[in-house]
Amino acid sequence: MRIATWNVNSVRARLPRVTAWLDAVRPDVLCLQETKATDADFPRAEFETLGYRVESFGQPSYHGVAIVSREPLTGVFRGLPDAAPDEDRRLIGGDLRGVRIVGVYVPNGTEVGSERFAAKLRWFGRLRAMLEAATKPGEPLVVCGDFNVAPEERDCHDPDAWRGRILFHPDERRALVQLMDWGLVDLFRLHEEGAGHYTWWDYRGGAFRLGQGLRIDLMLASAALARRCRSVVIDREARKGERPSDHAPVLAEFAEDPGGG
DNA sequence: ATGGTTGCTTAGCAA
Repeated sequence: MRIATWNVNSVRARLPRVTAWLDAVRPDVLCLQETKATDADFPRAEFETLGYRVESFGQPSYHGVAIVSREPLTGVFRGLPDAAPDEDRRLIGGDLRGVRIVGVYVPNGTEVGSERFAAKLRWFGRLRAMLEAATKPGEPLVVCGDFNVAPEERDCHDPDAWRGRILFHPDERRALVQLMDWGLVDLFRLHEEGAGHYTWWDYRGGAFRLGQGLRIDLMLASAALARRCRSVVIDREARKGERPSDHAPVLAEFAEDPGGG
């Protein structure tokens, strides 16, 4: 089974690129973040033409997540369990062939020390509480998406410059560690130890051309699923060319469950 | 250097 995640920064603005990528790669599942479309405005037909189903949890203008998959997900859930009715739409999940898949768009935080920054830190704790309440240890689980924090120095092109900034502040990295301490493994690091592998480059200042990126799009998995992970690839090619997202997609491959299913 | 770019929705916000 192959599962991908991509912050597309508007599914409508990115539609030709996303559908072309999907048709070329043909993953079983693609989790989308920053769809920036209501469920009614999601360009569903273009995905269905390619043989994919769409589960969307969107809102106008900002944020929004979705999962597209070749087979239907079961037990689809939308939002954190303790979310207020008017809260930003940042989480969607469901089950496929015995694997629980959760797509997340962690709040950016906007500015270190702001109320939004505090809410970002709390969001990691709320996600952990959801896993504790709803997921059994030993269950195959992947939590993937835009975490808006680079885990380690090797995930940041200039750690000294970024240490106190949003996306690489020590408080954010600590919040991520506390989430992962529930029992989540950074799948990319099972296969690659080196620095210089990024998933996001700021639109401003020619960051992509200059190699100034951060690895903030992650696939985190329980041990039960991590042991089945065969590869994780960041598709930098998808960040090139005309009108790209500021994020590259990440694709993971898993061996089938030896227990069947 | 408190800059720069992009998208949504139409001037300001969020990222």
